[in-house]
Amino acid sequence: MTDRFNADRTILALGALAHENRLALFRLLVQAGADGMAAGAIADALDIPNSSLSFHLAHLTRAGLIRQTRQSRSLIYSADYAAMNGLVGYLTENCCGGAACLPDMTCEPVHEPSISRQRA
Amino acid sequence: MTDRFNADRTILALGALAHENRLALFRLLVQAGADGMAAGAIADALDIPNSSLSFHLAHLTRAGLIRQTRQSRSLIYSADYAAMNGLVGYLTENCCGGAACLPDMTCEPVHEPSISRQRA
DNA sequence: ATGGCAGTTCGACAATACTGGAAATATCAT
DNA sequence: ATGATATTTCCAGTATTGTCGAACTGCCAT
Repeated sequence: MTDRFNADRTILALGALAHENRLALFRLLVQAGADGMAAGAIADALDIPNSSLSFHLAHLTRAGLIRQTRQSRSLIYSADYAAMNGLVGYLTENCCGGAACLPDMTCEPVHEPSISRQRA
Repeated sequence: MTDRFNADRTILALGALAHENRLALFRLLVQAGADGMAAGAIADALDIPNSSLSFHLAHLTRAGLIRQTRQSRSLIYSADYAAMNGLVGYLTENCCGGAACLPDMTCEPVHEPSISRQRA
């Protein structure tokens, strides 16, 4: 789910972000960094009913933009920076004029994770 | 319509691109460059019924991603590179880790327009 | 003015997405 | 085992989006 973006994957990711709640949610997770946030904390922060939030979390997960890990009773969600890189990469490569719009600099977490879970 | 992107504008643009036909359409216009393409030519290229295409063109126009100009009987559509820059800019600034994901290089048309219509 | 070409708007229908309460599932503490 | 907590899944209703033929509008040539 971290490889090169094709058109279908891109459409999935764009659709996932193209919603008020989900864009806010994704931005929140990006800010939260590699530690991520528990579903409950997200629901509090965004003031969205539990079941609706779950729906949006599933949508973003399906698109590969966020990842889920369990930590005791809580489910922790965190942004997948590699996926975001892939999306931005696709857009700049295929939807800009062909001129180099961006070099291969990558999206990075804001701060180091406390529990190291960086992909190899 | 060419200024800085806020969340609402971003959602509009993401939603506009998050569809098979519209993403293909936008990519086509990006390839076509500043000269753009007539609606009929687009319909031929993508093999979409006229009225459906019109719907998608309107959608992309509403989102400010493409522009329309009349040339006698034909309506010419062309990609708005500045808008694409704005979108990618918003994503990298708000949805990446905060680390500089891309410097201020911009999306540019592939080749010079034959009829010069470059914004100041 | 008439006719024809380019494209849009209308309208009706099908499909998909979103919302939120209620019931179910998983985990932990006692 | 029992109960509390965290979150998901189910369900039903509502809203939005997409599709395409048919009718319409704008522009040009004669």
